[in-house]
Amino acid sequence: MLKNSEFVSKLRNSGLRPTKQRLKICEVLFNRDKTFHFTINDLAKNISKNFNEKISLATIYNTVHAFKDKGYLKEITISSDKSYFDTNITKHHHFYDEDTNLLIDCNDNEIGKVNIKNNITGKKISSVEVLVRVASDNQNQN
Amino acid sequence: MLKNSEFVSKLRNSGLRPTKQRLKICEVLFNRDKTFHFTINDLAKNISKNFNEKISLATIYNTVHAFKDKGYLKEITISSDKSYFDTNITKHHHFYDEDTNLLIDCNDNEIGKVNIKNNITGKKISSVEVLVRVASDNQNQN
DNA sequence: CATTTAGTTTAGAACTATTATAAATTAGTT
DNA sequence: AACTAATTTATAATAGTTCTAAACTAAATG
Repeated sequence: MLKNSEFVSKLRNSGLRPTKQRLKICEVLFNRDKTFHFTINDLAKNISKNFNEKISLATIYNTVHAFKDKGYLKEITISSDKSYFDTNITKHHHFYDEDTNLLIDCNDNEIGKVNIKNNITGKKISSVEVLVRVASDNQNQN
Repeated sequence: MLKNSEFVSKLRNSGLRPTKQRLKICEVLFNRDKTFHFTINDLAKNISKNFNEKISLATIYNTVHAFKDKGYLKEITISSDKSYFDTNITKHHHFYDEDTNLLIDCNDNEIGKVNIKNNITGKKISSVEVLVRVASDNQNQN
């Protein structure tokens, strides 16, 4: 409720009408202390459980993609069967815990700067992303 | 044809029966000078176009996954709508050309070693992968 | 070498995530 | 208040992948 007017201008500034549904999604995604990771499914469940109103799946897809296109969300690809989104839009890398299927942000003191010595000729680098997969120490002890 | 016996022992050694279909897939994937990237769809088309016999899609999925599990292939996740596989199973990173949707291997002189200073407690690193997305220089000039 | 059995292949159904569609609704404008 | 264009919605459609159960085949056994 608090930051509602912020969300309204955020949406207006990027040419998106501040509809009831989009504001609700903003509230769920951005009215928090910490950033987090989610799948479309997570978000849909979250909304339908914690609020009376239902937002259609199509709208959730549309909105998440619109937010991604406007730079309010980052998409992270870990596995081909699901898309993860991140409300942390700063440049950063990830740990992926294969035991729990949980994504964890890396801070700069965890992964040093990636040194790209040679880029493809005529191309511009649009992003550099490191994914560190981790698993329980005693994984392969069978 | 040449390396057929190698494939037979490769398969036997990992507990997979050397069937006609698996040997054909081995031939297509591994009887080459250079490693390459492919999707299941690519592979299925390749087989049906270049050979008389057809291998069922289910078998292609089964075999590719078996090969992946045995460490003969690496899976690379770039986008959530498709799985890419790599016959280069050495540790290496990738460029992804967003204009052409093509994956390109990085050699060690293109990306320096990634320095992971802090790992998650109690976990072992199972892989470290860097994906450098690149796009045409004049991408955003509209 | 015939028989058995366990693994493999297959076509097609089923499933899951995502996108498209077209009608109903809503926001913002005139 | 009426109009226009954007948005939402339920549902259908699509694409990639996995499941299923019957048919087939490789290897093991007698």
